[in-house]
Amino acid sequence: MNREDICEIKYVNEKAVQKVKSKMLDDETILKIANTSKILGDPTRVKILFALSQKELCVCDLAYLLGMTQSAISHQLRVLRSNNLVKFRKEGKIVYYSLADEHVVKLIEMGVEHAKE
Amino acid sequence: MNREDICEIKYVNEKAVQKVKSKMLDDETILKIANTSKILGDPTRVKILFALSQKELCVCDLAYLLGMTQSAISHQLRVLRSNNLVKFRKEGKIVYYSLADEHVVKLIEMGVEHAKE
DNA sequence: TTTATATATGAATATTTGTTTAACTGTTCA
DNA sequence: TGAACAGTTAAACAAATATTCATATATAAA
Repeated sequence: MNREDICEIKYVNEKAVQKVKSKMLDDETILKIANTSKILGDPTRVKILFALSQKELCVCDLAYLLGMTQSAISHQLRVLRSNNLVKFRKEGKIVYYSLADEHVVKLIEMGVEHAKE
Repeated sequence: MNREDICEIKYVNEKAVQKVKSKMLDDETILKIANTSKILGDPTRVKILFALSQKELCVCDLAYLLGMTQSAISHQLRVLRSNNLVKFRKEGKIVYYSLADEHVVKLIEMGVEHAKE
């Protein structure tokens, strides 16, 4: 496939592009970065993750803490769960959530640090 | 405001919640984290940023490199620009983009490193 | 000037996403 | 049992988003 098929533009710094292309990340890595970032891209989820980085909490605790409905929190927890960012344990009716591992703790810390520049 | 107004749930580990609340990040920091993450939450933008971390490139170079239309790239560059992640310089008709600063370089590096675990 | 071209932008569209509401599980304890 | 409750889930909806298409702007070259 040549450039005319892609963008109808005559100018392309072919050498520069090829050089960059050879160093380009594979799609899987790109998607991984984008995916993880996307999850941190919502204030509610950031709050949940930060809260859980302080202490294990149940769904209702989180709802109360964030001033949101328990359903909304539950939905977001599902997102976090299915992306392996949090884990949980049941104690009777109550479900306690916590961060999945040290990896996630670091992720949050990095975010905080970076935000404070 | 008390808990019954927020979630109609009787159980709340009040002490635990208060302790976490006192350590909670301020909204501004939360939003900053979420916002930056959101921008990295799209594969196209990650590709653009990574490419620019290798070399300054013009819009057409990027379009060719990523196999996307010039318009799509331009739209994404606007997002990156308005969030101060990239800067540009004009050379005649051609607009060269590059990462805004070292801060952004680090952001990408962190993402890559983290994705590779 | 005209023409070609590099980039930007506006409108339209399809898709994704976050929250709400209501209903449904599953557990506890009277 | 059955009432109360923690949590999940499904459907609905509004808002946000990424891309495309068409057009506009600006510069260069003829």
